[in-house]
Amino acid sequence: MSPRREPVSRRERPAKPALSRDGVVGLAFRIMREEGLERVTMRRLASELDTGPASLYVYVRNTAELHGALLDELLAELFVESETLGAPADWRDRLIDLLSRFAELLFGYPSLARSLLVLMPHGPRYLRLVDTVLGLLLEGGASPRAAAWGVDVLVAHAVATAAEHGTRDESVTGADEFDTLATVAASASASDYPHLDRVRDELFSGTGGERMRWSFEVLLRGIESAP
Amino acid sequence: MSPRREPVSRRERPAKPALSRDGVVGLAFRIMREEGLERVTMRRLASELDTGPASLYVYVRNTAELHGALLDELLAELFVESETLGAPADWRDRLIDLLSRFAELLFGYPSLARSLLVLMPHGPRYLRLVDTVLGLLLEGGASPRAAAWGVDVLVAHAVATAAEHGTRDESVTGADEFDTLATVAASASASDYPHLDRVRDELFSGTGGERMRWSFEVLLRGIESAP
DNA sequence: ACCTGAACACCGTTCAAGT
DNA sequence: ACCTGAACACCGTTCAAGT
Repeated sequence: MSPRREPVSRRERPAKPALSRDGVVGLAFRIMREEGLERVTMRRLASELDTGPASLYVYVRNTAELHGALLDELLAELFVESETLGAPADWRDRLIDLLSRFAELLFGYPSLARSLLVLMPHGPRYLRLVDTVLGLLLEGGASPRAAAWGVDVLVAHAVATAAEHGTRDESVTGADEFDTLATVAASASASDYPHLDRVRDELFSGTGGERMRWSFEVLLRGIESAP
Repeated sequence: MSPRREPVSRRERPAKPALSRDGVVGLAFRIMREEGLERVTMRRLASELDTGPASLYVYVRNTAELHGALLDELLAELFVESETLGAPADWRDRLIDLLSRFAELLFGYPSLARSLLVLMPHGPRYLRLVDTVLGLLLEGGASPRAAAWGVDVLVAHAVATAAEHGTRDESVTGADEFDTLATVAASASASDYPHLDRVRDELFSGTGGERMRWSFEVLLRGIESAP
């Protein structure tokens, strides 16, 4: 409250902030948002924090652990404004809505999604997500086993879809025409690949959102009727 | 057959082979088999071929394209000895068998699976796999749309599972106890995560094979009854 | 035309040494 | 105890220059 609590620092740099785990993760999150996960490197973080890369290893174990922290940061957005809709929807709708929002979040950060596939996250917000999905499956009458095994499949599906189709330039592969299955499938001969030929039109029909919803519904229907 | 067809070469090196795309891919495949995909680097390939890394770019566009070629090489094993079993099984069994063998193949090369998630492969053997899966789904009475959208989900599920749980040391993450969800879930408080607590035992029940089969069955059941 | 040495622009992680 | 300079051991890709 009191004005000019401190004299203006003698240097132009706005007072080098003390290093801390939160500081490192926060900076990493900002860079991920603004430039994508590939720009979040130990060296980049270090140089932005005016230190050497070795210093970061005091606060994070390694890159994988840092990515885990970034996921949990991202998942914070999943649990704000949860109850905006008036009518308390059907468990199935709530579940598909939750999973879709989770997937949507990851779609913005496909590299993070790819990292998660090998990471096995375990932050509190991730556990919250798993617990909520489990609760909805059980509410829908799934057996404990079907719920437990099902939550894995559902979450993994969301992550994998984001890793595959996530939007953001990145352009790991040169975005020439070489890379689209559409062109390959289009030129695949009907005699070599008769079934592919038969469903050709449907292979690339629908929007990403439609297919995502469809696949969650398929998964759910299967899990419900599983032993 | 004839003895000593060639004089012993003057040098000890067994006559530097001429570079070719097949030579590069073949060497890459051998290194992947023996040491894992992480060891397959442009620099490693080049040094093994007694040249500089730049030379490889005459034969492969980039690393992603090389990985695509490695997948197609690997898939060759999927189509040998297809008809070993006597009885022509149910379409559902044949489909699950095919997908399981595909997944099993990838389980040995989790890094390749991770690469595929972003690659969109399109080699002839991959198209063969897709076409065969499509055929079986259609045989089972799936609509063209359900088959087309379903094949995507099925194949992606196999790839993602391999990327996640694939075996091979690799140890991207230090294999300390820190990394298992089991320990985290075990210590997750029942009051914070009640549903997780309720199904705790089932979360880690079953073998990888059982859960894989279960998930394919779940997916299939869902796809069958999809519009 | 085909090939490549050398450079460009980076990585993650460790460890001995400083304060 | 906490921190870090410098090193270790690498990457993929490009391009000017050679044959």
